[in-house]
Amino acid sequence: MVEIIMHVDVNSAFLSWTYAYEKQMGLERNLLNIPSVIGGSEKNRHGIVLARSIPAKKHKIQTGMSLMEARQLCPNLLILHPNYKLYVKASKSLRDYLKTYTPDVEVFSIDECFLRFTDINRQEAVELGHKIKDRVKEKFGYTINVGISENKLLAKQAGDLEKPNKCHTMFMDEIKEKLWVLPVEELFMVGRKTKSKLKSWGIYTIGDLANTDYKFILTMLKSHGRLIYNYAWGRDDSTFKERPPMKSVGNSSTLKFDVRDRETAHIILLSLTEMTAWRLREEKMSCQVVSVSIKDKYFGYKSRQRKLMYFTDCTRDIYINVCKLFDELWDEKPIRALGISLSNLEFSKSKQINIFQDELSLKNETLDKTVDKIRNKYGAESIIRGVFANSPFKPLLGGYPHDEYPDMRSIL
DNA sequence: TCTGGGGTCCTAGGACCC
DNA sequence: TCTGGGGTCCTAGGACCC
Repeated sequence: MVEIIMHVDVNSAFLSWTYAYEKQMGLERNLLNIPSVIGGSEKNRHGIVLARSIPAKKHKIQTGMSLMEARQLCPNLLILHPNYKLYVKASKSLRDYLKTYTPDVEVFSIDECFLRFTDINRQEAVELGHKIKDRVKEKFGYTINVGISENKLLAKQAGDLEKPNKCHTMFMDEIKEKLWVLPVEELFMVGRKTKSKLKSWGIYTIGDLANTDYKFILTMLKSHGRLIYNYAWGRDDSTFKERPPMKSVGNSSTLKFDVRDRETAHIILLSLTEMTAWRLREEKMSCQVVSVSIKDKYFGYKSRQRKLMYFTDCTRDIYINVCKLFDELWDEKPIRALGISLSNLEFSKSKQINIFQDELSLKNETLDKTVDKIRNKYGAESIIRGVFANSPFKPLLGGYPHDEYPDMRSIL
């Protein structure tokens, strides 16, 4: 049985969802028809473009650029702050709707997913793709792109062809006309650095890459070369997984001002640890590797990690290690951003005491469980640590609303 | 107050073992 | 006097994605 994979991508997702919401609320304006972006607070140093409308794109505004730059390109640009709760809700209700077509839905990001069909031919798939696209617009009030092919890579490339509100195919026998003509940077996994390397070797299109000597690409770019060479030929042997296992969990935050003392840094690290460790426990996972990262005011970036002798999901254990790592890592440069990340995850075993755990950490496990229960019932900040009671710092820092998070995947 | 935050995967180099 | 080489594990940093 031949598989058909569809890629569903919400056009200008954050803006589309905001538009649909405003429409429900009775607002007249259409954000999508004017130059508009979603961007963070410049005052809090989060001022970058997270999403842009198509008219904004025509002014050469790119996601990721600073709002200052964006405003220079388009002085009457409308800037709205993000509403992540809305996006998480919108994303979930779209996915629930898509599940009425097939149970096989793989979440790729907050605004993208793959659908798998096994009992359908090409013609039927194209009809169904158009139908899904139109029904989503009727039902939710925003547009999506649908890409159809026989594997995830080509379905995604098809979905990127022409936007918005389009349904494209890119089957293996169409790659010469549809894929090879594109600039090489439009191939999935060819980013800024790889693009400039490829161009320096005279490789400008995806077709050029496909027709370059494989050994050359492999020598120059190692396993990444193998990956993109295969992608250029439309080859992708990744499997369809409904819920790929989580490999790491972390939170980071750009601070409102540069932090210059160790004590303040430790307090912020505690609030990050509270958030990350909570999320870890919600996944019923424990970690063995703890890592801390620092971005200084000059945008220098450093990180340090440590493998523990045991697996843990305990806020206190993790925090102790976070502080040690920070103290070893910090070079006294003013700190712009701090982050922590937990990896080498495994599912938490039903409690078996291990010899590296002291009595206090066992007590803290019980404490964590109790705190989690209260937070899940009454909200994240219903219970906070004493140090945060009269402090200007948030008791939990980082992250999307506590919900089904988007799973970001770099490899399909 | 120009430059966010969530991820995955890979590589190079050092430590250590036989 | 010379100075191996394979393997594994660990860490730091970088590329890429949305």
